Amino acid sequence: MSRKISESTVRRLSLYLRSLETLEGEGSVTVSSEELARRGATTAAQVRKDLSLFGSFGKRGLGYTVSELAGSLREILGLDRIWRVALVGAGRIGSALFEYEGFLRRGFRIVTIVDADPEKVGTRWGDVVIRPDRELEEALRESEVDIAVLAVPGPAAQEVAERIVAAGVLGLLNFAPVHLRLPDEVVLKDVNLVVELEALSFALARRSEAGEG
Amino acid sequence: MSRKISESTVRRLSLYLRSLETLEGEGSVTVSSEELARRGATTAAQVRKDLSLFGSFGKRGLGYTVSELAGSLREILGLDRIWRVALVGAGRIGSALFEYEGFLRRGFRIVTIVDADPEKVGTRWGDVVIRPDRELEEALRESEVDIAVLAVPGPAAQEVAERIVAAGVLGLLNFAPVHLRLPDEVVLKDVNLVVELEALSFALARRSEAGEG
DNA sequence: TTGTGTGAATCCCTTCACAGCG
DNA sequence: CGCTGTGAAGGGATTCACACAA
Repeated sequence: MSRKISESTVRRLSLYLRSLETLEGEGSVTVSSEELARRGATTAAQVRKDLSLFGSFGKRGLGYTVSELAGSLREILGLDRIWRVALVGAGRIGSALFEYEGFLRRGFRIVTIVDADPEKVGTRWGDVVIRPDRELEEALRESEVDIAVLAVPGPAAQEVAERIVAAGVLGLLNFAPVHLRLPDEVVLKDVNLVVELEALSFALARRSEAGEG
Repeated sequence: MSRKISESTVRRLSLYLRSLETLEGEGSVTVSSEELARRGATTAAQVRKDLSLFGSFGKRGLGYTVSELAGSLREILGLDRIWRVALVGAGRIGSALFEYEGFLRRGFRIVTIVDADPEKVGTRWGDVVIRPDRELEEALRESEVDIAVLAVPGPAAQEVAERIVAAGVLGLLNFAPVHLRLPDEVVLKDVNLVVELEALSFALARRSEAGEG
């Protein structure tokens, strides 16, 4: 049952869902793999292959029913539930996430915020009170956190991550620009802006080189 | 000369550079592919293969000289120059980037900020004055911008991106959770937090399923 | 002896092509 | 007839394994 699903497939599923949400807004009832491919920057065959890993969702000759496929994708992606999220580090990135309305709408609810800065501790974001770093483990357990968003300075990241894992949280979204070494059972995703910028720099540098030559 | 370099290779090069910077801080003089692999969550063979695409940087039996390899990687990644960056959208994400010191240190200098909010226009971030949306094209050209960071709301993103490209900027880092359709000559990188979170959700949902089964 | 650089082998992902259902 | 679902083919990327240089 539990086939191995590649990272890239999952990313595409997420993009398909985004397209389907747009299509719902536009009032479309059905959609073809062709159309989904166009909107997701991939190919029709890829769309069908990705979906076929999880079942048969379409009607031959017709395409996919937008609302049904969206529902199936939400279920596949585990979005048919509320994920309880902790913000570890209440800096700019944390606040950007906190204010992002799409966050809650997609089932991610911020239930705990922790920060090391005494100035911030005790202040409220919405109805969540910021707690001090030393209460991290307690806060994670009390709030039954599923996912921790790690937005602390690079040098502190490894240590804080280990404490989070030790407190029983198995999902981490890491914004610190360092490679975390954690047990295999932990699900870790990195958002590394420096890597993206450097990839951009590489591509642009090559481009101008080629342009000159 | 201009071989095709895969996206994943470039991402790894960026991570190697990060490891090398750490090693420099720790005072290491040489490093093996083995050690770089450990720090970058990959294999020694992969490290050597990646580097071999660009030349021979190591000494057999010894490894790589940390400072030399770091220098070579910076050159390969196009980091041996200053990239002039525009912030389009001065919201939370923009301010997070602006305050991130690693940004400038790695050669990305924010030279222009544009926002549609009249309240923000005219205020200063550092020594950059925020300019109104209608002056976008002018600002990009005057400041000779290489890279635009697009941090505007999803619905506005496509239109603003097209204006940026029309103004001659060929590098875009997009934070809006939409798929932008732009000419092929544009280098576009997406940072999509929703995709990362959903990938996390997927992995966690599967994990608990498997755990129960 | 150690650890790089690299062809060869392997593995995995994407694309092709078409049978088959609506 | 149109479009999905899928085995087979193809193409890339990763890993293996070892010749060779220091």
